[in-house]
Amino acid sequence: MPTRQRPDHPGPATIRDVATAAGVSIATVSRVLRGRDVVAETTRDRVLSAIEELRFTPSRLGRSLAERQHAASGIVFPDLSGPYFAEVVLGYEEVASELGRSVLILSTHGRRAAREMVLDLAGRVDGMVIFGRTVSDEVVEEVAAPGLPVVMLARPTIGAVDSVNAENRATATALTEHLLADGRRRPVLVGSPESSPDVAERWDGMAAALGAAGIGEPKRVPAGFSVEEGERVVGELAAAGELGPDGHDTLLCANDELALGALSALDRAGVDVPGDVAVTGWDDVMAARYAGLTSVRQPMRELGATAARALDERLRGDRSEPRHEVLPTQLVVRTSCGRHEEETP
Amino acid sequence: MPTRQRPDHPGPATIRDVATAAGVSIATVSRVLRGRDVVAETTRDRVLSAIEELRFTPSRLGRSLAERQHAASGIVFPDLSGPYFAEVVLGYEEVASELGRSVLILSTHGRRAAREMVLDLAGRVDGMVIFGRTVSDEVVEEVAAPGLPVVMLARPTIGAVDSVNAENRATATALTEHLLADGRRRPVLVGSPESSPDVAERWDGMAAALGAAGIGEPKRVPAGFSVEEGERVVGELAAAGELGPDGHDTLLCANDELALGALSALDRAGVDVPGDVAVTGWDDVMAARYAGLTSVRQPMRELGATAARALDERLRGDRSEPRHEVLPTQLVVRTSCGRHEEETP
DNA sequence: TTGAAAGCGGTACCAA
DNA sequence: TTGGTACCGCTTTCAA
Repeated sequence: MPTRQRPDHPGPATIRDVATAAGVSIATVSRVLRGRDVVAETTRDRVLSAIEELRFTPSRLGRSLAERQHAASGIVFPDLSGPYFAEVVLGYEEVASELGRSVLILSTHGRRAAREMVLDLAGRVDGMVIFGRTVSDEVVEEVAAPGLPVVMLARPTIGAVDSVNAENRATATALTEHLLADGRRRPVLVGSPESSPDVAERWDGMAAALGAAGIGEPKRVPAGFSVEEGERVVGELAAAGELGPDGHDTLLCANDELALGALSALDRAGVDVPGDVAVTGWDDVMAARYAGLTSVRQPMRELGATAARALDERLRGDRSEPRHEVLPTQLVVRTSCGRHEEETP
Repeated sequence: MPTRQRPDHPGPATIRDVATAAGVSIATVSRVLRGRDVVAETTRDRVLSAIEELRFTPSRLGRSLAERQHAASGIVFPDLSGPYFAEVVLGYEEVASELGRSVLILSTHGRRAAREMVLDLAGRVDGMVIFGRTVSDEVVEEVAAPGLPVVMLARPTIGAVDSVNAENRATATALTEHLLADGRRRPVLVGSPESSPDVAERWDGMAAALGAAGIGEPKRVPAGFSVEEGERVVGELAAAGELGPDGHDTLLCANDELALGALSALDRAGVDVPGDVAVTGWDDVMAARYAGLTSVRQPMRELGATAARALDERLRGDRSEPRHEVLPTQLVVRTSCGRHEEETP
């Protein structure tokens, strides 16, 4: 077999180089590449060895442009920090890549350029998953308008797009009832419902239980989602003497990190947990277990995986009606809200 | 102004639709799009309003193909699970997106198709970061050979590619010396050095300290990186009566999750920590703090951010010599290895 | 079974 | 200042 020529142009070998080397047309090379059409055995072999010799890999760009599809999908979230987003993204990546799609991630970091970033992403994927607290409804519709399949995550749906959520209300009610049964009567809600649809639903569920128990509108303290935020706002509450025997006896935090920060602040302020104050979080991250924090377990990986499957169905046209999935969550009671059945770490 | 015609073809508007609508050539549209060349004010306005009216967004694919660049980069890791990878990826995404590049993530999940997946990724990006324990050296070279910039993360470099690592040896030695100073003499290394270059370096550093103290080759117990693995292998050690007063007195674990699992197993087996056995981890994940686990803090975000910057330098041709960065780590002593200065969570 | 050629949606060079 | 047009690398008719 004669030695193939190297391409006489810079950069990696192209389909034309292979065609020349194998003495066939690019159409034929494309055929053996795709494997769909029939190609004569001997021709195929010649092409194959030319491919091997030139170390040819078809250009994704060329292919995608011709096929009019990226074979990729994206996921947009506000921030990857904390176990919650990381786990959801992992669950998403795992399924998406199994389904043959590359995954692009985009964290908006609360930047104002979020719209532009999401629009740019839209030009690189066949569909995308968007977390609730990243961009406005208008942007979601702008993205979905040209027919790009979109799945909302942790966000009640918008228009006809799919959505995947974890159950919030009912479990929040159950959590609150548990605290009420324990004699807690003066709760504070720590977190900002307007910052996240999930949190808003949790607050609703909690408020429902409190209302049913004849407890009026509880105090609400706005806060971000970090340990530092928890330390800060609860530190301030403690300093103001609003916690303990003379004040509030329960801290219902919007997520675990906030609750963990609350725990630190309380410890520093000398407030006994759960004696003086009960603390609850949400998400059941790994640290919650070791901190003895009562929380609510979300199926984080499964949330991402479910979104990936929903998107896939749309992408392959298996389904045209919007679907709204709600995954179950589970109350996990630990020592931070009283001495109940303890769970060994 | 006359009403523009909608494109007479399916799908989003193209540059040709805009050209037709504005009554100019596609070259002119491209000019106003790029903003580089000079275009007459009036012409520009006409083009701009045509763009607006048709809701035209230039195709990334078309542009990338013509420009011969993706404006995207990728990061490959074995698994996103656990805070370590998540944080590194976040740090990477933050910087990469700031530098104007989209980011694709690829988790190999230890799948055997890792090579193909990485090669596919290579066709979608301008450069990529690869974690040490994902693909073989051959694959790395195969990817880098066509001139694709590659940065290795948590892996001594291969050939002329850049690398970014966290300091392992020295801190591992310091950690071990701390334990020795505390009277610990019968250590076990929990984890598999062959599974990760990081772990191999840690073991080296530990072995160095042990050797200097006249302690021979320590026992080694292979294990993965999960809490479950830690529970399993340490549970077996305990069941075999190899831990405590009659056996080993120190568990040097390859990462925090392993150590956390070890803690559970010891608790279950009734072995006192740190009384009978000291336990150390690595990474200093959030849970370590609450579990009172002695660990070593790695600058996870910074690891990813540094890799992103190194890749960027290569991508813009700012630098041609390989660079090898080693980021500092820090020993964090907590109660799991003795009652020293405690850190309040 | 194979080849020629027309796209896919842009960029950029060369003329006008 | 603008237009014509040759690519970029691949897929896919349509003919031969």
